Amino acid sequence: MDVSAIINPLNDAQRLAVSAPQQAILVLAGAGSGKTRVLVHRIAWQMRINHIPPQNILAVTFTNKAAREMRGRIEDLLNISTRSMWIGTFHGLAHRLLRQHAKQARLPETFQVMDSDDQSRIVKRLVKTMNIDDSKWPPKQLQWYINAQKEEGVRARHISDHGDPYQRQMLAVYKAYEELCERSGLVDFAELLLRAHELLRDNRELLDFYRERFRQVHVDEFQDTNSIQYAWLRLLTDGNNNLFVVGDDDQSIYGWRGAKIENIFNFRQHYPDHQVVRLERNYRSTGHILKAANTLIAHNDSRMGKELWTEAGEGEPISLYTAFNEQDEAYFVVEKIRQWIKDGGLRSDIAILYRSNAQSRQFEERLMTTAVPYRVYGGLRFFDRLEIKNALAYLRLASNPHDDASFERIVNTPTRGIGAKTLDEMRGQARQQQRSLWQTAQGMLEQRLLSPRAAGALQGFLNLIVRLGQNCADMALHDLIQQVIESSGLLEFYKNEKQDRNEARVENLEELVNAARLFDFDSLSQEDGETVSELDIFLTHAALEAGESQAEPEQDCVQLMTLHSAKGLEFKLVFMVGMEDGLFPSLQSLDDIGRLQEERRLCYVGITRAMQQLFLTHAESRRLYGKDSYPRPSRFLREIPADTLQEIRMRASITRTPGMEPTRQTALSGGGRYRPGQSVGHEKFGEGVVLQTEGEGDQERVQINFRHAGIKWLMLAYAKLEMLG
DNA sequence: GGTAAACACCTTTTT
DNA sequence: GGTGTTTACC
Repeated sequence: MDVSAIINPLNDAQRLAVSAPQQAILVLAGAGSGKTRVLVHRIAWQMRINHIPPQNILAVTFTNKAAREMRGRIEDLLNISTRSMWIGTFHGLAHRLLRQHAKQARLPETFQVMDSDDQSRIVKRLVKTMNIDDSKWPPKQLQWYINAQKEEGVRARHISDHGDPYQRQMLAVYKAYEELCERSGLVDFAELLLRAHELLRDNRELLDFYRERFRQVHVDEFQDTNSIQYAWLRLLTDGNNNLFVVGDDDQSIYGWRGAKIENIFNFRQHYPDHQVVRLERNYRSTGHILKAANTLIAHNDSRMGKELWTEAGEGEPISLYTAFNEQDEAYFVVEKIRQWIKDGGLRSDIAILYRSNAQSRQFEERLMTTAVPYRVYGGLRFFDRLEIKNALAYLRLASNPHDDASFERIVNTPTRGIGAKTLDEMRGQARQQQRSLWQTAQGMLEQRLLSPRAAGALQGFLNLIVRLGQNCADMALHDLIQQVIESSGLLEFYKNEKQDRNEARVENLEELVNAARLFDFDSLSQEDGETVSELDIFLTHAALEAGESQAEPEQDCVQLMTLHSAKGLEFKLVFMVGMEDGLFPSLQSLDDIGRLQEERRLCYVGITRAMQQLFLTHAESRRLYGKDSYPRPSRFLREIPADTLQEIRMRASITRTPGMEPTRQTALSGGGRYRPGQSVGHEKFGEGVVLQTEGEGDQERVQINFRHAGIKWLMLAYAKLEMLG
């Protein structure tokens, strides 16, 4: 293969980035500008032109999906195997390093990765056993605190409480948490990154080895890196200038979970010889959509600066619909969807995007009643399901009995007579003696500290785990799992409980056996013939990649998801719904300029998902948390230029005050509609105040409290009402 | 030890 | 209003 195959499919800016000399490169890639393409072609360039062998290439992404896609595209482009290339998520690669150098990382060989659910259980338990007032120190907050510290690279021993009792308590929990994880051989997500950083930092030889090895480092979605991830990258590339990062400061929407948009700015100081390449040509959207996005995002300050353009032409204007309430909003959206389908469009080209998951409901209902197939993204993924986590906990305990998180989870699941009292006793002792629950349980049995009934139950449980542990080595994994769900009583338990959701649980457990049978160990095993068992590989996979949320995604259906999960995707027809202050931007962001700017970036992400048509909708009244609210239209709507927008009139006759043309401004501020509190006049009943409204179109009715005539319901279409005040 | 009533809460989410 | 969690009671 020659250079042309790598270079020809690229535009000038992309070419500049791909063929840039060996130095630190920052590619500012706008939405839809061919970001992944540049990354893939850069790697191809390095291999073909600079003759860098695959094992010297590192590529880091944030999601497993992105990593898979990149691997696939490199293989397609170069027609080679990428097995020896390190392509993965920050967490996945960190995990790989830690497995290979467990000893130097001061980790047990059999350490297991725990997810945030396990983590929160541990923190909750610590709060209990340490007798901490959970109203002052909510476990959630403690968990957040621990993760935030780790993401900044800070260990408990580095922190001083400055005599502040609140700090001191948080610190005490952090310390106790660290000790417990150490003792249980458990590593949380943030710990993976922190350990991997410390591993390289504290082992000069290892660091030199990997610096030598990763002659080219590539990073996707650089704007989403947090402090420890960036520190790790710097460690690997310091002095080598072999860092190629791609990102978009305007699409940084994960600040709330530690992503540091500053990294993109700091990059320029840290790598003085760097080169910046901007990808501004957009291949996705029409001119109107891009103009809206550009104008909106220009309201943010401290940007790197970037303006998307296209040769695709202006296209359809963006449509703005003011709905009466949330049902009307759903009704409108689904009508437009049906029209699209009737015109021969694909359902899978349509996305409904919302700020928060709770908003999906009314759209689901409407889609359901009109029999339009849809798929909601988000929610529980396969390995996150309760029954799956329970089954996995048995396996984890069998692999490592000191895993306290798993012990807690299943010691009495299904119930086998080991109650809260016995457990409290065990927790207290375990903490006192700095031993695992497993050891404590054994000790208590030996010393006959328990009632005969509890002792019998506990002994039975321990025996079960030991038996499973013995089978780990010489049983095929799927047989082992089959044995687990049977002999633990889990399968029996879910089969007997006659609830509809349990049927699915039984199915999921069977699916777990199947997943183990089909699991491809070869693709995930360590390159240097590590001693990691199949079981441990499978368990890590379950923690690091929780799997899809729904089984059969490849159907032609409408896509429903949050704006966050829409990042990186594109759809011909996009609805951004609930464009109201307090919803989007969210209530919590309204009074904080930094958060508001992140919301604006989120809006930018949403707009730029649309290829052909974009609908923005907001409702004048919305039931929120059981109460009626009358939100103002989102401030973002005012930041979109009017000449890209087209207002869609409401379906039925709306009584408007004579002479008041419904301009964009009045529609945006909700003028023209009757809402509670509005003073009205009626030729027969006189003056009154609107109490509530219901129905839509010519069915719309208004309840009015007339000063003299009392409370009456009036049909808007017939009653000649006049707005006052 | 299991169930039901009371209660608080209420973005966004990947690893 | 709906959900997940704690508490009270059988």
